[in-house]
Amino acid sequence: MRDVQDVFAGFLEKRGLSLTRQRREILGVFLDAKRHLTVEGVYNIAKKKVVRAGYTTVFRTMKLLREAGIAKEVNLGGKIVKYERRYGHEHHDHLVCLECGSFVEALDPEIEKLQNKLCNKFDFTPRRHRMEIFGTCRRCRRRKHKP
Amino acid sequence: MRDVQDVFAGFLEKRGLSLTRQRREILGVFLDAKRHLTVEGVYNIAKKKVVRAGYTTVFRTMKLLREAGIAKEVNLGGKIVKYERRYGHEHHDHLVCLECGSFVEALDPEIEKLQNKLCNKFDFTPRRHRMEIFGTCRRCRRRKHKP
DNA sequence: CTTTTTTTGAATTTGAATTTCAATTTCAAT
DNA sequence: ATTGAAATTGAAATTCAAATTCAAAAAAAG
Ligand SMILES: [Mn+2]
Ligand SMILES: [Mn+2]
Ligand SMILES: [Zn+2]
Ligand SMILES: [Zn+2]
Repeated sequence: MRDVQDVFAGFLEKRGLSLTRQRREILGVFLDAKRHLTVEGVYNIAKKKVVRAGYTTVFRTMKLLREAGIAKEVNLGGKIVKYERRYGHEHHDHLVCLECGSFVEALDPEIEKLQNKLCNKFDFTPRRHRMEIFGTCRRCRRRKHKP
Repeated sequence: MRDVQDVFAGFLEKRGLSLTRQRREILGVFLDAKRHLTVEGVYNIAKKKVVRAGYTTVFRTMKLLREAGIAKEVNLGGKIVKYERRYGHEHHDHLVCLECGSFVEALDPEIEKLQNKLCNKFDFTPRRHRMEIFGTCRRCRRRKHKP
């Protein structure tokens, strides 16, 4: 995606930072990956690239991507931080399988509406939210019932 | 609350563990505290008590309380784990203020219903969920507009 | 080219969570 | 009361991802 690179370049410029080769490649790795990635995960892919990047640089770049609105921290259960795309990937919630760790991304406009209504009731101004449902996915349920 | 003590005693018995003075006092500290507490927070209160308890014992007891269904881990933003009462404190979601860190506990039965509906759509069996809305509380909004 | 500033990444530090293990306590059997 | 096995405790050690440090390398400015 061309314009994500542009967004990052713009962000860096505004901050007086430069778009180095490492930063460009780390963004590339992150965008190419489909699933949610840990810093370590990004690092493992990045170190095989033409321009290798150290763990620290990946760590710092993920932070920049977060600040630029390109990446988003997610925390599906465990304590390790994962990142997912944010730019060009609308807000959504997660249904996380407790058996296999897989997850589905879902969005229910009705729920989102009611969330705002709930905030009104408490005179609360919402900025962002997080909703995760933990349970058993279809495949795991089947695996249990007819093995 | 008498019956929480009983629940804990029952749980410990089932596990072949005994209700020691430390465990009883740690539970007492936890129940007396209104707000969500970290292990460190429980420890700080506990160490002033008649029967002092070490950090490790508090840590392990909080784990037992969790397994007994008396305590529940919550994670409102930051990375440190907090515990809140679970027994006699029905499921609820949180509206967390990003300015002052305060929060409101709320429950919307409509949302809960739609969550189940959403799960049906994905053939997903829900077990538990977590929903947190981050934003600005009434007081903080006022503080900003007319200081 | 020379100087200044930024960036990088190996190494170190941090901090909460968790484990280890020797000392202590509990408790049932002599 | 005495013994001893089993459970409990808690100070200390360990773990491990997150965050920081700092000297070398690279880039930008002059
Ligand atoms: Mn996602
Ligand atoms: Mn709560
Ligand atoms: Zn599954
Ligand atoms: Zn507030």
